[in-house]
Amino acid sequence: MANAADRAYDAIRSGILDGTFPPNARLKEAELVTFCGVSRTPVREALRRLAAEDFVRIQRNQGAQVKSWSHDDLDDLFSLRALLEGHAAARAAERITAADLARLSDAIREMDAVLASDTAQSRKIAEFLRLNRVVHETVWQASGSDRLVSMLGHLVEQALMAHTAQKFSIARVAQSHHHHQELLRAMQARDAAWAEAIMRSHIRAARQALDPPAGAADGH
Amino acid sequence: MANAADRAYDAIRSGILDGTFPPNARLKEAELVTFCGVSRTPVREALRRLAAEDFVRIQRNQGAQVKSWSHDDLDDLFSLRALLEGHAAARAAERITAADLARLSDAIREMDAVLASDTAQSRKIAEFLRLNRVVHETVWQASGSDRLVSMLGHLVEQALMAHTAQKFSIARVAQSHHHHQELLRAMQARDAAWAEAIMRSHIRAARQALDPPAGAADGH
DNA sequence: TTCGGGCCGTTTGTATACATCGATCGGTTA
DNA sequence: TAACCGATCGATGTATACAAACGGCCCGAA
Repeated sequence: MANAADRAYDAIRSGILDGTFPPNARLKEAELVTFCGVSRTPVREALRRLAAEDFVRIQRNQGAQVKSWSHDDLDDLFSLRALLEGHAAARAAERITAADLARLSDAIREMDAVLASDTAQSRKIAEFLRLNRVVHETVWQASGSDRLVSMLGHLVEQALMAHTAQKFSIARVAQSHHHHQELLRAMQARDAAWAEAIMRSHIRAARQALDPPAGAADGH
Repeated sequence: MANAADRAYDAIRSGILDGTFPPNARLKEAELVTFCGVSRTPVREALRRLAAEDFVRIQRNQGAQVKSWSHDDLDDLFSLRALLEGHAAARAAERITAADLARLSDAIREMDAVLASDTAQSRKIAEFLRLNRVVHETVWQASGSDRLVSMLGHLVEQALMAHTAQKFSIARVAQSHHHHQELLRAMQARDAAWAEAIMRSHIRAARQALDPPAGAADGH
């Protein structure tokens, strides 16, 4: 994290993810200069990068604005993610190495341990999310397509931004964990179709979990 | 094309596509300043943008370099393109409007006219490529996913860069034309599976056409 | 009262000067 | 002679000053 542009990028990005800059907030360069502690040049560079990654929207001579996400955008995002993650899982099932299989297996066993342990739920969830990322990235890499890795990384970043208010329940985590276990079995069996199907379910379930429960429409 | 940054972007991008800056060429900011006729600030912005779009590679304190493409990169690129274009075609078949269908039909009929006309082959090919873009973009938009549109646009840009030396033969164009015609029939029949299958073939054929013919290994 | 036009403040866009990093080349030493 | 160290140069990274553009406001006229 040596240079100013990267520092500015990280600072602004964190600000967006933690809600300091809510959706639709206008990001003025002068404010970000004091916020990040660097001059306008690296701030501008960071903003352009964030725009390329779809975190903000830049209009000519009108600066940057934090992107907001509609219900349809989320559907769109997760539908593509399901397609690509499914594809990655299928390819991975056909070509995963013993080492990567072991890494998957280890991560999932570690999840077991975390969930069975006697720690606070929030801590459990945080740890689970970290391992979740390991599982997915292992699958992506095992797919053997660098481009797929970068595209999926990109989509997941956006998904992260879209639901700043993480609504992870412990029940949701348990379902997710079962998916991972089944995914591992599919990989061990080198069954591409199975791996793809379970991965798609996994992602679509994640989409579903973002919507409020059916009976809990707000305002009543 | 009002501002300097966009002018720089267009100039450098064209330079890469037309071979002025060959693969692996180092792009020094000072040289680009004279090449584009703007100062370093917009040149740098253009380079970062090109890096985000995978046209160049930037290393810290070492500037930018035009990306080069290996055989495997091309496989990777077209394999993903086949997946996504196929997906877009399937979705489009299910939800395409009458207006878009007419647009597809018109573009294809225009291709007929161009191919049957009495003009130079190079002119025919150029015109065909323009209409080809119209056909594909219509399908993307009809898919109803903005994200898919931007991802595919991105992948096609990269494909364009990867084969600067366009090796389009008239025979290749004819095959491509037949694919388009069949795609239109699949759309008219609203047969998603058919549309997806023909689109995949279409993209994989395009990949194949980039490799030199089997018997024509260079150097002999 | 409402619409149009021009002024002014704020914000972004561009140019340029300065700081810093890395690579190369030459000299010195083991 | 080979290897290492340091100076120097050229390139990128950063800061800042200046230019241009957008938006809001006030004022005047219909």
